[in-house]
Amino acid sequence: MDKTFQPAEIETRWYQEWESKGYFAPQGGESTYSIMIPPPNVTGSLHMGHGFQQSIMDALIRYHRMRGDDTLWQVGTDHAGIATQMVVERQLEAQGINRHDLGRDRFIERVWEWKEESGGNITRQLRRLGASPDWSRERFTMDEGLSNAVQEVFIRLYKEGLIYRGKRLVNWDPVLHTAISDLEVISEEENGYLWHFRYPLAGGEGHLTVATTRPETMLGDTAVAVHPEDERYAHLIGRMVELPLTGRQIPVIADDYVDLEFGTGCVKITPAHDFNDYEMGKRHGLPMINILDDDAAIGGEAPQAYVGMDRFAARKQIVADLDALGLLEKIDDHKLKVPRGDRSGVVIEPYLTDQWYVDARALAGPAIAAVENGDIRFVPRQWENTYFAWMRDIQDWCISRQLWWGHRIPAWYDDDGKFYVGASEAAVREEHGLAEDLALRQDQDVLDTWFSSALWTFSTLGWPDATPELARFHPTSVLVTGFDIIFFWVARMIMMTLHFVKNEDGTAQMPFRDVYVTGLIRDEQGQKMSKSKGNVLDPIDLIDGIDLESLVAKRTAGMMQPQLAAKIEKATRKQFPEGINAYGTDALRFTFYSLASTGRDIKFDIGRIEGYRNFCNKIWNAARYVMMNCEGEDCGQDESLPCELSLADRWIIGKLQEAEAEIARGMESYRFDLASQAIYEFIWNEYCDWYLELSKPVLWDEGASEAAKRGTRRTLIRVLEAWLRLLHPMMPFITEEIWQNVAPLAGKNGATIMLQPYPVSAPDAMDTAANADIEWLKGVIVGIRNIRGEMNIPPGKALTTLLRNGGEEDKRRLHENAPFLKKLAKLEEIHWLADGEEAPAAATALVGELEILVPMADLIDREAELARLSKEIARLEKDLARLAGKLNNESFVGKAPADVVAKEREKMQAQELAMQKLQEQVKRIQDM
RNA sequence: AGGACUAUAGCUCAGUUGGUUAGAGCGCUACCUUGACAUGGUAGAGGUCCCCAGUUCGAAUCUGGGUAGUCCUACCA
Repeated sequence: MDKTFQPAEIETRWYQEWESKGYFAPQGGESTYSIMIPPPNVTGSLHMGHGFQQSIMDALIRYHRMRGDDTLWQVGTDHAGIATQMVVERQLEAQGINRHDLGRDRFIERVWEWKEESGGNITRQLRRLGASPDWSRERFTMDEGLSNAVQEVFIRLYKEGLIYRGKRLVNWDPVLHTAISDLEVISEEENGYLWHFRYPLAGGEGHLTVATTRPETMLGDTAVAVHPEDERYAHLIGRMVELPLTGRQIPVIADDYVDLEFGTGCVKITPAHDFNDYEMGKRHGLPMINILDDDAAIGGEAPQAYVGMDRFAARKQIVADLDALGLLEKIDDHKLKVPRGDRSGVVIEPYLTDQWYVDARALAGPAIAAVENGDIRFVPRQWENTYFAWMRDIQDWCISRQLWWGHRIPAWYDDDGKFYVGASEAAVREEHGLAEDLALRQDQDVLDTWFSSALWTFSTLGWPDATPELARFHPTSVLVTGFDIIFFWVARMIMMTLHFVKNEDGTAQMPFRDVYVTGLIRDEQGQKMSKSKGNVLDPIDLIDGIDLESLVAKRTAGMMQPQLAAKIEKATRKQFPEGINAYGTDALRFTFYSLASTGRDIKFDIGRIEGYRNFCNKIWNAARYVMMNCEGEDCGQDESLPCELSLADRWIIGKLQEAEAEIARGMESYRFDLASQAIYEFIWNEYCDWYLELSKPVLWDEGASEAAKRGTRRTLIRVLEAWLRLLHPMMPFITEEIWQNVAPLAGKNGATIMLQPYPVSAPDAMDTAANADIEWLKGVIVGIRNIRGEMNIPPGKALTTLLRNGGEEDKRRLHENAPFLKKLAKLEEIHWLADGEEAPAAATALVGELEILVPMADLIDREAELARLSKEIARLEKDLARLAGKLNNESFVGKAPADVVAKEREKMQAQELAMQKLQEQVKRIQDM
């Protein structure tokens, strides 16, 4: 074995071995455990959030697989309609053409080509993380099977009246030329203006002043609204005003939606271009006048003078024209929330179009109930509030998109605009008895990507067919995902699954039992990682390392705003002057677990991964030590030979049980931070720091019996073998590599650690007596080390120690453990002072009643020791004062539970005794 | 506007149903290359647990009120 751990070679070797041997597939077992991967964008690449979530899923999967569950991790990718189409369109743009030049069929071919070309990227990256999904079952949302499921769901919902087509106001993206859902609109505050316009009253005298942030929409106004109780305007309700620039007259109406306080109290109403106005228009039966075209240029029924102008050019022109007419009253600065498309970034227009909708309200009822009654549980719990809030006020879901890449809507239109929904043109002809010569044209639109994602848990298992996989692995065990897609995905999955997947008795099936909601991975400043901020970390770069120049190049390439590149370059050079080291997959994964406390976002601190890389190295070297001492030696696997366990052996076996229990608790409660901390502490602070050191006096002592050596070797190797399995779900590669060497010596055989049983805590193996003895031993050793450290006595200098005042238990412990004590505290002699025997000047440490004396000779500075003692005394004094205050308080003694009081009393006594001894010691030194 | 979350060591974070000397990693200081490991060992310094009030024998922990920050949802034209 190398002196330092070298992850790169090990990782690729073992991954190929595991995958080629089929270890990732379900291995059978009584109970089942299954997770559906949130399908990443097929042409995307892995970011830190993926890395984090995959690491968590993989730990759960490996844990359950080792526990003997029949475990399925279903993997697959998403076609990501808009995102993927945009990428391909940009490629075309670079060639100077657009999708319309190619035509629909040829364009879709191009997207498929791109999918084939880049689709392997994300799955390759998943493999680098050590993820162990069943690749043989990999699915894609546009696969034939999944597409069938999509069609089936659409048709059934339509027939049930839960999907309908309607002309409504939608969020229109004028660049992408498609409707998008409410969720895909991001509203941010921006600086703008509030324009005040005068609308003259019909009949000549006076005017009303309206305020607007979007002047161009006035072309489509069909009313002016005032509050019904607004005395200023009460007399005008029902009158008409002249709408400037249009030659139309529109009524003044009363509606209590109007805020008396805001602006002038008069609101221009544009039902075809504003969601609130749309609702008001419906209430009052107002006409809807569309004044835009698909590009959001002026069009529709707008006055000819403005037709063809871009919406923002038209805005300027209309303000100028109104000004020229003397109708512009004033312009105020105004902050407003501007809706932009999350993909295109352009301002979204409310726009009247025909679209398909899902009646979400109907589906939401059971989905709310499932969470209310605990069938589905969010972890952490507080996300349920978010879920409820949204679900209880859910709006119908616009599912049609005017894109080419996606599942085409299974509806056919005749020339009269009548439409028929069905599986194919032939099917609808048959079903509706349509004449052969009746021309039919399929709907041009595709479905929102999230429509197919909503079916993911069951469509991947073969639904609508009643497959064995569906019966066995659905409902799934847990969904691991980010809070950002609770509405987009989680809620819709719950609605769709409850509606379509039934148990044999007809009751609805949940998509999953738990929803584990992870925090967002942010940069070390707490900023969201984004390409435009240039603070993105690529998980693969943390695994393989990257030099500074490549990192800078990567972060500044293909920027949407090239002017940011210089700033990003500077920040990157400052933060990573040496580039990024190669830390390996195991270190990265362990970092994710250690940071995965629930309910908060994660600031990714590069220092943590460095620490866990060191942990890998520690593990590596611990294993090296064990192998050096055990390979080719008798490791006690032959039960017929005498085998003697030392105190340390018994102790570490007990500690292993404790660690196993704690890790299981962490894993079961999704507390990966606690589980990872427990195993870290066990391995480093118990096994390496103490146990390996305690094994040396036995193994290296010529005089130790063969039985004792056998016992220690057996414990060394068995405990190591066990904690490798314990650690495997978190650090798959290093554990496999070491386990292959260690397992045979521990009497284990098997092709891979992956399929070994997970260690289960055996409370019987905990040894409280051994524990107490080791704690005593540690106390004595630490006491002496403390003197050594604070007195600056070189670690290499062997010391003589005198012991005084201990009881019989101390004597027994000393007697049994002298060799350990000598080795670990580097002592050449231990002398127990007889009663009345004079002690030389010495530094002191206390373990209970036992006094440990390190004679000063020329080693210890008298003043330094006095200072050390007085520091200790000061600490005790403070503590004693606190304890005394408590115990003298009658209400404490009276009201606190007896055991608490007793504990405080004991503490008090111990501290008093210690105080007394330290004071005596001070006196002795002073008297010298 | 409504809601959620967060505030603990220089930094990143733990802290179970109230009872600890308030912990870990990184960083820092001193000493040390001793036969697994300097990606290491030993020892150490470092905290008004955001503030105020309350409940309680006892509060980092529970309650109320502030302050600061993050996020979500809905929005006034």
